[in-house]
Amino acid sequence: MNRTRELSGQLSAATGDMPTYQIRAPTAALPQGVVMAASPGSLHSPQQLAEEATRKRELRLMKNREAAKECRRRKKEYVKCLESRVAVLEVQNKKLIEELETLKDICSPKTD
DNA sequence: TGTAAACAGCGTCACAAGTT
DNA sequence: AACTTGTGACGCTGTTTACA
Repeated sequence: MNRTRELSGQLSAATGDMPTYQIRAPTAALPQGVVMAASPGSLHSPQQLAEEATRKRELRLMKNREAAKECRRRKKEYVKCLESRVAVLEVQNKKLIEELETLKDICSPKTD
């Protein structure tokens, strides 16, 4: 995959082009004039919207943290599994080679 | 014993694919 | 179309190892 990732996600925090879940600053620190994504109907004040966005972001980060842990756990397990399969196949291969050598010995015509 | 290099684990971001 | 999930990539930090 070709990912042209910015040096760091954090760097773009001030550019205003981030999805809501990436808003970095807590509510109180939001720069003046920053408006959350299209307000859904005017049910909430800007303050409430900011709090909601922060809450969503934190939830998302928490879930993703757990997802990443689980993903790594599964990957490790998978690699372990592959490694033990390799070990089994190596033993099997060794045995087959030995068996082949034995059979060759038996079948080959003897000189003297 | 200090230290640089290698390694492992973690949190986060970006993105594709799947779901609602 | 918006939301969710899984995962590769990146950067950071702490630990281990080899070496002067």
